Order: sequence, then structure tokens, then C-alpha cells
Amino acid sequence: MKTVRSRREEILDTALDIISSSGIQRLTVKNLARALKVTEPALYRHFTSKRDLLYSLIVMYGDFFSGIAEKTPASGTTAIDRVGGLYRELFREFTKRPALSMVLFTEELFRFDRQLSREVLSIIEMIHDTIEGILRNGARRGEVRQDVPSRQMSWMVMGTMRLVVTKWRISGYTLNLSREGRKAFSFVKKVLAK
Amino acid sequence: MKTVRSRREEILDTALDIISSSGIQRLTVKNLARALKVTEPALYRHFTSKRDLLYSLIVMYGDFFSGIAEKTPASGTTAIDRVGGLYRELFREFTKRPALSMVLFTEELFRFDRQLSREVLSIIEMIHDTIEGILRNGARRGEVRQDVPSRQMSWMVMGTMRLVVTKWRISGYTLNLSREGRKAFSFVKKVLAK
Amino acid sequence: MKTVRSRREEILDTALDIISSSGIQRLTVKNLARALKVTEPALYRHFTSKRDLLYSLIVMYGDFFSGIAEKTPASGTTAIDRVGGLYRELFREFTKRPALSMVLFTEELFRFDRQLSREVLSIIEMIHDTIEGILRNGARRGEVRQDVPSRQMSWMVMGTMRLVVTKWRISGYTLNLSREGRKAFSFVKKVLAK
Amino acid sequence: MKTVRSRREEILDTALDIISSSGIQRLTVKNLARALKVTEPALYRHFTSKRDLLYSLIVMYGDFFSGIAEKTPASGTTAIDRVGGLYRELFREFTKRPALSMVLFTEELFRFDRQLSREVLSIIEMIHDTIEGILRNGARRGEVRQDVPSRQMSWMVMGTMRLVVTKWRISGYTLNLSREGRKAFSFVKKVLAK
DNA sequence: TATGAATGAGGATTCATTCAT
DNA sequence: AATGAATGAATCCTCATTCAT
Repeated sequence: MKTVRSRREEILDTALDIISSSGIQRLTVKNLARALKVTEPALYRHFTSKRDLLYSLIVMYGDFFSGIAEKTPASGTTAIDRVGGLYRELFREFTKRPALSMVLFTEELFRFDRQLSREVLSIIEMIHDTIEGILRNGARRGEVRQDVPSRQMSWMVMGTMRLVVTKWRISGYTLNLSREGRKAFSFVKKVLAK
Repeated sequence: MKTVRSRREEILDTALDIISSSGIQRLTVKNLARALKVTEPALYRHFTSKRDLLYSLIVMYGDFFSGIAEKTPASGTTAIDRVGGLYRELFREFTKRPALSMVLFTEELFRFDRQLSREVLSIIEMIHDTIEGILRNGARRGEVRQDVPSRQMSWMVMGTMRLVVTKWRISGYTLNLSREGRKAFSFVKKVLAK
Repeated sequence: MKTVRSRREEILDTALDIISSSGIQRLTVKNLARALKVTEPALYRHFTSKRDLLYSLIVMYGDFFSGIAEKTPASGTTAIDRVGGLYRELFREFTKRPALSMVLFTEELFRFDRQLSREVLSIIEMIHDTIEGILRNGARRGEVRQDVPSRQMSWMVMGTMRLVVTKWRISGYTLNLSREGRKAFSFVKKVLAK
Repeated sequence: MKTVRSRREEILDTALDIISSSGIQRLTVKNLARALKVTEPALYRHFTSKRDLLYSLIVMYGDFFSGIAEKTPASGTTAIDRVGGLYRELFREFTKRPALSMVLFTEELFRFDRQLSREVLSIIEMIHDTIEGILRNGARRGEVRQDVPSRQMSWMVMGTMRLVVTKWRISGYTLNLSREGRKAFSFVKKVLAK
């Protein structure tokens, strides 16, 4: 049982690597098989189609973000600290596995396929919902400014994340992502503050 | 007047439409030719290669944004008003020609080609430079908050633009973009303000 | 025995047939696939590109000639007999597989591709080196005239081979190549003799 | 009248240059037009088709060789001297206009087209007939060896020419063709001599 | 679980040629 | 005498997928 699951995950991981290093256009069944050192038909043992694989990838993205969101302490901290925790956790995971940073850019990734892109948008929405929820709570408790809608601010939070990650990717992953993230958050903090 | 629009421009416009409606993966020579109701080889009279076409497209994006940037009044207004003017002009143009809104998402568009993506990044940089320049001036004159770097704020400005445009596109271009833009800017204003 | 002949070899053989019957310009992926009764993509399982196929073909030519050269007795005969042996062996093989006679005309075949033509020239050189070596030895031992450089004579030997093969091909392979070869060699003999 | 003829010749000359520098596969209507700095349809004013152009080219080759053959003194010299004269004249012309040296390699050039290759072979035959005729006369007069058929010897003469020209072309036309030709002929002489 | 061989559809591009101007 | 725009057929090659083994 374990073996089956790990093989699937291995394939998904490799697919992720290809996407993040060469773009989704380079994620072909051939390239994926080559990277995994198996033949192409072998992949069809694990996924019924390429769409199935992409779909699984999207689900994986979602699970990954959910996992991160759950890790950040739900209470006992201010909303701003929770956003800070989100930054910290995400950037720590991205540093471990840079390919995962694609999760922040998914909406452009799968635009070509109606069904897949719907799936992807729901993940984006989920991420925004999470951030928005934190901020809304913070606003209610007076920790966060109230003159800008939480949804709007969640986009600023995400936008800043993307800025940091984009810089990091352009640098060829040589920048210290966590440090850059901290620096960026110190400004986000000021913008969110009352 | 319409006749002045050269065959090249007509092709580029059609390419733009395809990209924005179906994604760049659907921009094939075949699809483009079909949309223009000519055969594929006909396109090669006007562009030496598909890359040449894409490159021209990127240059067009850059020119478009430069044009917009130049239109916004350079003086006699506050920095925040100038940013507002940028919003207004861009959204007005996007409404006229929705495909142009792709300009805000170019960095994800051409990630698959090293040389093209370099070209694209320089446009993104140009846009950010423009916004950052406005904000920096504003900060110096005390119109804009000084505790957050101008570059950081330019990302918030751009991020918000993207948010608005994304919503608009998801709506199938049925939303009133200009109104949504005004609403969004009213919040950006507050965040940028001292 | 026939089964041992791999798919690759089968493809190369067919390519060879096309070249020798219709010229290298007719050796298109489409024609080759048609001749093999498969679709074009099927060929790409066996060769990464048409160039790869052509390259393999050239290597095959070289191996073929090396094989022939090794068959001719290295000692116990005069230089002139060895050249005669070369004639005999080559013409016998050509009769079995007319397409192979292209080996004598390779330098004109691949002139369009720098890298391939370099490869081809090295085969031509190898053939000449072989013949020249035989003649040089013969000249040293006094079996062959010494007033004309061996290299020069090797061109006469090759030139005569080409003459015979050209006649044979023009005849649509109806001439008896071995007999024509023997006749031609009887004159070459006189020219080479002291 | 002169203008029309010279335009045609100019085109043929340029075609010749392309063939000899890049191979016949590079002689496309597009390339030819580009080299002449006109558009493609312009060429169709002068030749009804590409075949027509190639045919004219072949005729030109033939005329060129006929011209050379007529220049060599018909009498008052030995057969061997006449062959030497042929060498001298041909190599002098080739030096002036390297592309013309293709005339020696025409049989491989147009193999892909039955009708054209027939035309070409008749030129080759004509060249051989010329040389053979000289040698036959020489043999009758006892200036040339009689134990080898004249046709056979004409191939040696031609083969040696090709050897020299091939070396010269490989050298990028930097070798002194006339000198190399003289050297080669000094050996041919010995082989032909009684 | 995997492979070798194949496929139909489509990718960008080049070919010689035509036609209205 | 020449051009701008176009075309049908072909070029090599890649795509996701299937199937017998």
C-alpha cells in the first residue's frame, strides 16, 4: 500500500520539479517518464491520463496549503502574528522544496483547461479565504485596520509573497528566502496595522 | 483609418485575442492562421518565425504601457492622484481591448523561453519602475507614507490591479472594470497615504 | 537469423534502398515510413532525428567497407592481387545488395551538412588509405610502378570502380557486375604494373 | 536584347554559386531571389519554373565544356599534350569561376530527376567522348598505350581531375589549382604513355 | 509493474508557384 | 519588369495515448 502511494507521489514530485524549473509546457509525458527513468506507458499505471496527473497535482497543491494553514496557531496570537506565521511556514517549506512555490502562481498555470483552472481557482480562493479570515478576525478585534476590506488586504499579503518568491526564483534560488520573507513582512505589518 | 493598421498589426491583435481568451498554449500558428482566415505559410510573410511574432507581441505590450504611462499627467498633481490616473487610463484601455489586460500577467506568460522571458521581465520592471518613481516622489514630498519602501508599495499597487483584472476576467468581462478599479483604488489610496 | 536483424537495421536498410534508387532527396521521413509501412512517428522510437538516422547510415557504410577490407588477404599475395581481391569482394557484396554501392559515392551524398559530410569524408579517406597502403607496400616490394604516387593511383583504382558501378546502375543493375569488375580490373592491373 | 540575356545569365551564375557553395539542396527559389536581391516572383519572369532554370543550368555546363574542348588545339600536338591542354584550360577557368568546377560532379547532382539527370549524363558522356577521342587518336598514332581501352583511360583522366578539384574545394579554394593540376597531370602522363 | 512498438493529431516551418496590382 | 500577399503540399518532429506482451 505504501509503495503504491509513494510511487504516485514520486511522479507528482517530479512533475512539480519539471513545471517549476522549465514551465508547464515542458511537462510532457515523455519528459516526465525520462526524468523518472521509466517508459511512458509505465506512467499510465499510476494515472489514467495526463489530465488525471495534473488534477492530482492541483489537489496536492491544495493539500499542501491546507497543511500549512493548519500549522499556524489558531489562537493565542494576534491576527498579524498569524499572518507572520503563515509567511514563516510557507517560506520554510518553499526553501525545502522550491518547486512548491508554484502554488502561489497557479492561476496562470492551468488557464488553458476550463475544468482544471476551475479547480485551481478554488485553491486560490481557499488561500485568500484563509488570509481574509485571519484579517477579518483581526479587524474585529481591532488589531488590523478597518478602513480597507479584508479581501483587499489579503491580496496585498499574497502580492507581497509573490514579489518575494519571484525575486527569489529570478535569483536562481540563491537568495535567503526566509530572511527576505521576514523583511517583506515587516512592511506588510505596517500596512495592515491600524 | 482602419486601413492604416498594417497586416502585421492585425496579426498581432489576433494573436493577442487568442492568448487572452484561450491561453498562450492555444496560440499555435495553425490557430492563428485559422482565426485570420489565411493559411499558415501566409503568416511567414509577416513574421520570420513564431518567436519573432511573440517577440513583437512583447514589444507591443511594452509600447502600450509606455503610452499609458506618458498619458498620465506628470506634474500638478499629487503622487496618489497620478497612481489613480494610471488606474483609470489602464482600465479604460482594457475595457476597450480586454486582450491587452494580459500585460499585467506577462511574467507567467513567457516563462518557457529564456530570451523572451528576459524581454518580458524588463517590461514588468519598467511598469514597476514607473509606479515606484511616482511613489518615491510622493514620499519625498510627504504625500505618501515613508515607512514602507516604494518598491514594496508598487507591488501592492500592481497586485491590486491584478486582483481587479482577474475578477473581471473570471466574470467573462461582464463586470464594469472602471467602476471596480475606482473602488479598488479608493482602498489603495488609504494604504499608501501617510 | 532474419529475426536478429533489429528494427533499427531494417530501417537503415530501407533508407539505403531509397537513397540508391531515388536519391537522397527522396529520403524523407514520410517516404521512409511509407516504405516500412509504419507511420512517421514510429521511426522516432528508433532514431532521435533524421540526422541521427543519416549518421547511423554513414557509420554503417564505414563498417561495411572496413569489413570488406579485413576480408581481403593481408599477406601471401602481391599488392595487385590484393587490390583485385578488394574489387572482387566489393562487387560481390554490391551484387547481393546494390544499395550498398552508394558507399563509393558518399562524398557527393552528404555535402549539404557540414558535420555529416565531415564524417563521410573520413570514410572516403579510410577507403583511400586502405588502397594506398596496399599500393605503397606493393611499390616498396617492386610489384607496383614507382613513378606515380600511391595516393594518385588509389584514385585511379577508385575511379575505375566508380565507373563500373555507374555503368551498372545506369543499366538498372542488369549488367553482371562481377564480370564487368573483372574486366575493368584487368586494365587497372596493367596501369599499376611496373 | 542584351539586357534580357544578361539578366538570365546573372541568375544562372548566382544559382551556380549557391550550388557550389552550399549544395543543390540550398538552391531554393527563395535563396536565389534573396541572393539576387529581388522577390521570388521576379524570377518567374526569366524562367517558367525551377526545372526550367535547372535545365538551363545544365545546358550552360555543357556549353562551357564544349567551349573549353574547342579551345584546345585540334592538331599539331600529341594526344597527351592535348589532354594536358584540357587540364590547363579547365583549371584556369575553374580558378576564375570556382562554381564551374561543379561540371565535373554533375552526375550526382541531378540524380533525383529522371529527365534532368538524363540531360546531365549526356554532358558527362560528351566530356568522356572528347577525352576518349583524343586518346583513341593518340593510341592509333602510337603516342598512347594500347593495352587499355581509351574509355577506361578517359575515366582515369577524369578521376584525377576530380581528385584535384576535390582537394582544392576541401581547401576552401586556397590551393593553387593550376599548379596542383600540372603536378597531377605529370603522373597521368606516365600512366597514359606507352 | 513495466516495456517495445506503434498511432492520429497536431506542432512550426519551407517549398515552388500563382495572381492581382 | 517587379512586387506583396497568398497557397497547397511537403518538410521534420512532438504530443498524449494504446496495445500486445
